Amino acid sequence: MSWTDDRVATLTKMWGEGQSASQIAKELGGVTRNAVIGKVHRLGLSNRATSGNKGGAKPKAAAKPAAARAAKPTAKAKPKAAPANAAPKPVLPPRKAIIPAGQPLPPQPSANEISPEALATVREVEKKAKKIGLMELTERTCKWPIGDPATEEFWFCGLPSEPGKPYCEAHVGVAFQPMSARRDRRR
DNA sequence: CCCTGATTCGC
DNA sequence: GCGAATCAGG
Repeated sequence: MSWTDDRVATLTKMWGEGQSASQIAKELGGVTRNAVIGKVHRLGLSNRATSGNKGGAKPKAAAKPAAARAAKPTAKAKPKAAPANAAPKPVLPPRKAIIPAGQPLPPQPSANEISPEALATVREVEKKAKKIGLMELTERTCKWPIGDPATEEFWFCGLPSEPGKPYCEAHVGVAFQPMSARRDRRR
């Protein structure tokens, strides 16, 4: 894959929106997050919006040559990274949350369709939910939606998901109920 | 361990 | 110019 104008445009846009390098890489496909970061730097848009940067930017300490690492990483001499830049994320408010495609998400189950025990467990877990936004979802975060997408009261569980599953343990439990449980619940 | 970006340097 | 390897940190 090469950096076509198109892909660069996507990269620039997403980076500007505060998307992480890995997310951008996934979106683009065919590149790793390293590639994305490398490109970002080459494009010179590494520091995300240096806010309130008045007067003059000072060069800070000149970058250490760090030639010491030439041959062997024997010594751990590290030049200490960079011109720290506190990045104030733009972060767009999750107004109309949109559930990402990919794996089909089961609809928000009505409370009265879940067994009291499971419901209790879920409620408990949801207290500990990380309340992450759409942007924070990854392959390993529970994608269980909590709340009403039409309101501000909406977020995703965000707890560590079970390997290969879209949800955390508790939510997997209510999402994939055995047939028997379903029948028993019937009234 | 999961993730983040930053830097270096052989290609 | 590119990006894997590596580093530093949350």
